[in-house]
Amino acid sequence: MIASPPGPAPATYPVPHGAEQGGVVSRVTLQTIADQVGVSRMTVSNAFSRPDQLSAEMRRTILAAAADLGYVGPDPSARALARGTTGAVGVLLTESLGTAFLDPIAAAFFGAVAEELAPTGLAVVLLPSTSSEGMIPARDIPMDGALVYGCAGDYPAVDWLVKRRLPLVFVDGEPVAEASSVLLDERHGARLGAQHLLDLGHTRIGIFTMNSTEPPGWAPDPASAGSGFVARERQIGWVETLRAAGVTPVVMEVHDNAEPYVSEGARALLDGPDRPTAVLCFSDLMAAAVVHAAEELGLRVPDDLSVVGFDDSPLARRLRPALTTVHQDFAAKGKAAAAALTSSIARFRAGAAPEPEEHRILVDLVVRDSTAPPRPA
Amino acid sequence: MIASPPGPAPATYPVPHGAEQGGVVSRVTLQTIADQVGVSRMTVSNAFSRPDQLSAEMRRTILAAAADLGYVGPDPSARALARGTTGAVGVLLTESLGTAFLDPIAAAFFGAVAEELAPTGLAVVLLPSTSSEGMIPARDIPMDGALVYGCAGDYPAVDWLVKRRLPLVFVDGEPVAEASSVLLDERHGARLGAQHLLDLGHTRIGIFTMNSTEPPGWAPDPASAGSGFVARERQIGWVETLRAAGVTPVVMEVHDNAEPYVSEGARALLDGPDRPTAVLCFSDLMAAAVVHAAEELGLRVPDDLSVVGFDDSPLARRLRPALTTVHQDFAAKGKAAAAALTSSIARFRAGAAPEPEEHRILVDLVVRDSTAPPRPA
DNA sequence: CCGGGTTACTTTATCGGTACAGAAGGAATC
DNA sequence: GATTCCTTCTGTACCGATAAAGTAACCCGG
Repeated sequence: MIASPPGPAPATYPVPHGAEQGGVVSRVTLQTIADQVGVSRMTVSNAFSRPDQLSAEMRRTILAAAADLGYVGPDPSARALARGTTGAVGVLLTESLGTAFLDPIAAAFFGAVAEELAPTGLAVVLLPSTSSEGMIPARDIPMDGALVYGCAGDYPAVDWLVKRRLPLVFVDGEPVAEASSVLLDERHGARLGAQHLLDLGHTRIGIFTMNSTEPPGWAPDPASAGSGFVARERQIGWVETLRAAGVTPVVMEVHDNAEPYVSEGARALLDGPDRPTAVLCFSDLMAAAVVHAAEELGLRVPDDLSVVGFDDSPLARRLRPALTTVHQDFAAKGKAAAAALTSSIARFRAGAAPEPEEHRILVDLVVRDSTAPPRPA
Repeated sequence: MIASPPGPAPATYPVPHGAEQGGVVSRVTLQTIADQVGVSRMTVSNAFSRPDQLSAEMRRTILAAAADLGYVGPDPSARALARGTTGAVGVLLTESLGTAFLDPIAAAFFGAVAEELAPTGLAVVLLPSTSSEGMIPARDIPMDGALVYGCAGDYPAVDWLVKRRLPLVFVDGEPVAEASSVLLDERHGARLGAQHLLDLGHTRIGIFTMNSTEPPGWAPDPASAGSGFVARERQIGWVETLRAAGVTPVVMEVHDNAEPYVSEGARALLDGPDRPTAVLCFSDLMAAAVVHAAEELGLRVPDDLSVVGFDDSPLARRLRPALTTVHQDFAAKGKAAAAALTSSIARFRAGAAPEPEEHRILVDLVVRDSTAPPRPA
């Protein structure tokens, strides 16, 4: 043990202000301030949270003392417990988060939601669907409600949210009972794309879609291809429309919407014996891959091959040739989701019964330069 | 009032289970379960949070009773208060959230962080920098630490985070003292781009960058153009390198990195009397705008105009011609940020002094098809 | 049959707030 | 001059958990 140097006791370090006591920094709470000012703890609480409950002068005194002590504001966790609200809502994404944000659609939607929610004072928590070391975010993170984006209802994380009886809104996925939903008119969009190709005169049509449950490759049965709510809906729209015209499409499925996976599928789709003259794609990303593959095979788009995307992501306009695609309005989707959620939360707080709303976002076809009549054989 | 039907009392609605009491659903807590099973509340808590503290059999009994009562798990807010940790970390973005996620760089980074953090059991909260109706997320949201992305240090939200003495990590922005930081080697990247153009023989070089504080247009002084930490760093790298070769660039500034703003600037840059033969751009998005503007003016890239981007976003490879750009590794950036934050939080919990780390992410030049020697005049 | 080490629970003391029902004092009302 | 009404604080009672220390029973070797 080293003896203290002689002389006066060494000054305590200038930790924030006050609050240090014999070396141990005891935390500053409402009580600390109350003691210092000589009022009750409740009055200090009111100074921060309900200014109308005390005189302006007292409030100033308290706030000054608080600032002096380095007090920032009521502890968020404690407040959440006492008030029963947290000021945050969750967003659950099915996919791995890393890849979800590579998808401009998901990212834009997410941004739109956050933006729309900001003025209401709600922050957005991104919920990993993977649980780890005993922590299950969907079960363990404090929140006032949640958005479920593109998830199958049977997902375990969704289950936790439901069990917690949180106000929920389902976006781009099959909603569970009692919860609001925001959906695109997927089938209609798909129909528009298919009809466009039929109108141009195509009869050998390929579909390039997503199926994470089957091995990638040709789908044996066009009618039942695609996995997940969205892929299935679009598939129905496509097949329905094509069948009505007597056209049976060939269907190529890949596991994932993202780059490493789609290139191979795109090439396989175009490299077959009876190459389609037009392709309907699940997404713009996949359409881009098809265009790319076509280029590599020496095919010209749209002369040798027409390509239709889905989503109208920023990419679609930038691609050469600019992509014909089904346009969806992310901002509107985000806005609708945010609104549905806040109203759902408001009802919940008021103790009212949930009143599921169902928003359907309109889509339309944007014809650009990637589609044309088939070349006469 | 409608009289109840005769006969036995109507069955209570099958609300979760138990818990209803004269119409009022009193919430199920640890105590409810404890009473039901006949053990202390603490034992129930342990059944959920510390399984090694009780017998397997008792645990099963308790969990069964809990499930029966519709109890999901310890209340997150209460747990956060008692434990002093919340299981969430904030991410603060300067820009409006809606536009931030239109930027693939920011989105990819965000995704990488969330992904990297997921295994540690931490969820990510997106903090709007705008405060509203008395709610200031940076001050009022429960969290264990935060990432500050691309923000100037003088931002009010940053101030709150600092005042709260949360473990912080600054990414792509000027760090404050005592906090870790993750930065790109911006200057080096800029130098590589500039040197590449010089090596190709360009001497009339334009810079197309971002400045949100000055009105858009030509910057009077190349040396001091650009606003924000990143833009400034890149500017320094560019100007330094060009000056060493005796080249003085012309500099066009726009307010924002995103689409509606950049097109006009790009056109102005190429429409001047003494058009540059090559342009260094602040981002790939801006480079895409320049390529676009060139096309519209009937200029061919790279024959009539060389264009260098920055970031190597997914867009760069997809653009035609594929973009020469400075590559940064988002995944690595996200990983580094996540790691710095978790270690910072760990130190904080251990009561240790903060130990600022500084990570520098390497960048390199990817030469693709958008750059070539200038055409002989 | 006793001390030492487990195992399985229980007790006590917070964590840091907020809601709501008073209470005290002065002003306004009749 | 008593009644009522504000305004401005205070007291009490939670919110729903966890940490750490305490206690009782049990097991085991000596």
